[in-house]
Amino acid sequence: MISYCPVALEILMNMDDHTPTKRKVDALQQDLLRLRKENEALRFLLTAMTTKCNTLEQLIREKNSERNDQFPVAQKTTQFLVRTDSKDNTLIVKDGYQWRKYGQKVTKDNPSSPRAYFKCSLAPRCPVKKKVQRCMVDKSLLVATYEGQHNHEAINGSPLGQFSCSSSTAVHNNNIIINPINFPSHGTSADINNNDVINIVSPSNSSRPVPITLDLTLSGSTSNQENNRSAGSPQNSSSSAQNIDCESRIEDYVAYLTKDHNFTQALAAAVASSITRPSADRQNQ
DNA sequence: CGTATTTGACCGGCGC
DNA sequence: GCGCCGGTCAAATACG
Repeated sequence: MISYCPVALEILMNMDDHTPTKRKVDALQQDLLRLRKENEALRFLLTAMTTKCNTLEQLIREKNSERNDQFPVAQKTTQFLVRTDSKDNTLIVKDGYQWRKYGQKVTKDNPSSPRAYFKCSLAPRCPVKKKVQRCMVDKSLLVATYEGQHNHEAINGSPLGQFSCSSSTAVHNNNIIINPINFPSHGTSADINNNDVINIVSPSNSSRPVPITLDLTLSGSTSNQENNRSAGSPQNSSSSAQNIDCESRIEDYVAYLTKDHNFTQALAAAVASSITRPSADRQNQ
């Protein structure tokens, strides 16, 4: 992975064999040799993991198709992590819809923060429900689980809806919404098959937040693309103009987000999970 | 006074 | 059958 300047090496190699510099050159050459071997090993590992990923991807596709055959209209469940101010005790996630709270329950796995139950009250017969609970390990994270499909548009008329949280400070911060692929959400019952995406709201310096979806399903799975459009999440791919706008800003977002240590950590956890989970699932069967 | 929220009771699924 | 637990209901309460 590391290369040395060939000109510098040439100069060094032309020096007297008996100088201390020659010994340095030998050491460097040994280093180079060792790093090349390391590089080869890593390449081999990468090839092996890519092969494994492809195999697992195929397996997952087969499993998903079997599952869809058995449960053709399974209820869509989408889960988000919303970063808020840890001092903000409310469980309000402003996502462009209007919600009526109908219950609250202390769950066994996270007794310190109760789970709130909401129904969509924007349309009379909208079947969508939402559960919101604070993350046990990181109190600044809200775990929002959406179930069902809206039969209407969001409150602001935008088919995308808008994510923000109740705390104004969080809106001013990098308001990152992450699907809890490998996060210890504890007690949320999201459909695992719908969790292979990371949903991100753009940094607040843009004029309005536009959710982006990073598909971590190792490409090729159309079923997950469908799931990403589930109305439980405030997204809609039908707006081509917004998609074009979104695409044109992806590079900016990537540059911005990769500077965010929290984001890179979450992304690393998500990627690791997407690689390791299928094999773990197979072992459980 | 109408609407939203809170909260204890109730129900059903699941494991033992 | 029993107990546990998550989810829902509905009466009481708060709020504008």
